[in-house]
Amino acid sequence: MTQQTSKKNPKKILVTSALPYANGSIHLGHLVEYIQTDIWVRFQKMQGHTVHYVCADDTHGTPIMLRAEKEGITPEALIANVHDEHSADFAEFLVEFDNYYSTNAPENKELSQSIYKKLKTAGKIATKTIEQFYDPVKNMFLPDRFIKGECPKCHAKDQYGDSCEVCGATYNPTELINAYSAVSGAAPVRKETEHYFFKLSECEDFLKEWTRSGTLQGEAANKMGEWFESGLNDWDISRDAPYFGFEIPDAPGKYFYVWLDAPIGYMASFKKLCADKGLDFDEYWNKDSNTELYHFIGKDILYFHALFWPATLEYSGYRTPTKIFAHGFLTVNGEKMSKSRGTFITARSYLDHIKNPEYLRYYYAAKLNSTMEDIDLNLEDFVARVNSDLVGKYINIASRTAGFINKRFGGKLKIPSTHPSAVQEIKNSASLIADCYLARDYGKALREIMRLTDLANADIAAAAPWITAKKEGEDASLQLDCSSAIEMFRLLTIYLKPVLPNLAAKIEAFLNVPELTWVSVDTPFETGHQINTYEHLITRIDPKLIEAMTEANKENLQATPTVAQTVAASSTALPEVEYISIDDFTKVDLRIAKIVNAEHVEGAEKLLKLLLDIGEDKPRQVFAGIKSAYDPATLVGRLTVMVANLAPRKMKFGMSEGMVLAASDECGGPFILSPDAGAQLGMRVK
RNA sequence: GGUGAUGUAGCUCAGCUGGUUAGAGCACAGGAUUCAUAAUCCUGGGGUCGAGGGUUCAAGUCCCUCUUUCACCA
Repeated sequence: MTQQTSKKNPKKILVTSALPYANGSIHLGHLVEYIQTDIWVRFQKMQGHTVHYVCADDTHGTPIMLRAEKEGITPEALIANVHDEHSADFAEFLVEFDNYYSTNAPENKELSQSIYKKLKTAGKIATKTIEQFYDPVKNMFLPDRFIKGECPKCHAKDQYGDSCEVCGATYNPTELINAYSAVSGAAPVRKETEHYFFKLSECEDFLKEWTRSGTLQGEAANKMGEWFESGLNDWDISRDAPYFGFEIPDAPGKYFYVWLDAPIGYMASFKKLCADKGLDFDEYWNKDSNTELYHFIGKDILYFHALFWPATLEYSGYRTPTKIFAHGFLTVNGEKMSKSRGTFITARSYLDHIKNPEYLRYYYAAKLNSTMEDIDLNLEDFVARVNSDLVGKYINIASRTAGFINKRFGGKLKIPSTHPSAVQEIKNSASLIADCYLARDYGKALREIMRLTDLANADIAAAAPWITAKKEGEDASLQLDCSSAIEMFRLLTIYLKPVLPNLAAKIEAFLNVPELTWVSVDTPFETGHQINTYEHLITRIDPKLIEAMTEANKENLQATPTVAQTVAASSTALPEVEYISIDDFTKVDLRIAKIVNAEHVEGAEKLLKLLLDIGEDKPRQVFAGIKSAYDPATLVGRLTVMVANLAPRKMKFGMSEGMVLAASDECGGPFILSPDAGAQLGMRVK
């Protein structure tokens, strides 16, 4: 059904994947998105739609500029090298872009500047003087992540400007103690500068409506609601020279922030494709466009694609995206990719060891659905699943029957006037499978395909061609049964083709058929069709290859420790002891307190509300983050220790007038303190 | 700290708007088969559906509390 509608109504579709940053290699995490998108694009193309799939390297920003400098090359040379590397990786993983471009391209400069001008004309640009950290040695403003210093909370050294890796605290770079520039080591100074802002706060009504119009997944729309609730701030779109990027028109020394020109890179890449192929750019990007525009992204960059990007397009007079498809992250063996465990695997390393990219494409497809949930690459499961599904079940259908056709019937098929029920059932699933692909529920599609594959094998077992082959005068049924098997194999190949394009191409050659598309479902083999000799189409994954791959990634790590790791290692050394005086200690008024009441706090995940009596007129209200370890009922009546002279603090749930002491570390806790018998409420602890 | 997700057999995952004894694949056990790259077919064992409350004639599925893991916080 799907294939018929599509034939009647071919759509024009533009699809993008997020632009990888030109500052590192493609790894297996990146590939989730490109494989997800590529499968969808191939599926849509098989449906007969006109689909253009574009992408590019994201090339601008301070990190690229500084890395190029460190390597002693120009940023242009750096991004050219990375572009070559990325392009090769994608090509080998069969990710078939119609154009893979760069954000550092003339089309992008022109589009970025013209969009900026349109936004300015629309009154959506403002300027504001802000104060930022400045490196007086390098003469440049420093992004937060290039400022390091001592954590204001736990005093760990060498922490980044936004958060502490040791205690997890978040803060502003201004709060760092002894801050220094990660570029020059100099102490940064505060310096004023004028920045350009996109007035996102004025786009709220438009964005709320856009969000509600079905452009986002449910979970993503929820997230948006959260952002709306906290209010939209204007978006800082400028950076000061030196900056590798595009200059802002009529603003000397000011450059577009990389996140402004990155999504415009989608348009630029397509514009280049239009020039190469004679397509009409405006047909796809004009406000009244009838074409469809889809962005595949990771959930981490939803903010940019669901807020800034549609607002940018809307107020510069372009069409907005039809849908944004966000996916989750990749874990390996259930954990974050880890360099020390050897699970931080680059695309290149996979290709070097495992070789065949279609194994990974199959496994990812089997795990993918339309939600933003993370997916797990379990390496043992990967081997078992690929070997069992693809080799043991699917390929086996051809492998076990083609021999009879070739040896006994000269490769000629014999097709009955009505197909056996197994063939019918496989054929009937075409629209269900198409719907699953369309909805990006590849896992469901593959479960159905594998169910049909089991069905085919069971059908062959029931027909038992190896028995009929030995009987006199049974040639006709032998040929019919094996031909049916080959027809089932053909149908299954159509269904798997978006995921396994290379294998499908080999099978097309083996079956001696033209390129399979979705409508091929309805054009079965005819009697007399000649197939070619069957040759092994795919081999099993040897689990040893997996082991070798993870080992190799571990070795890489040891051979070339990065700067970041070196820094992290030194920061784990014991901090210098800093003594305090007895006077410092006596400043803290610790008291024995009686917990007279304890209760849950509506809406708080970790807090309990305590009433503490230390002999004052009224018990103190204190919020304590001990919910995880204590049932409130068991606390009432206990004595414990509190800080009585801590400045009262207004919390979301009310005033907190002190704090209780509790011990904890990564092994457990919190454990609150109890005095020995005899201590009375109100006693001072010293 | 807040928010959003998440926890179903050893492993990886399905379970739509609540409805008969909770499913699949892999792994495991027994049997069949030997066409196929030891592949395939049949049968079977295995789960207090994270925990505890509640709503309901009926809950993996709805509500509350707790808990695990993860992500995001511009």
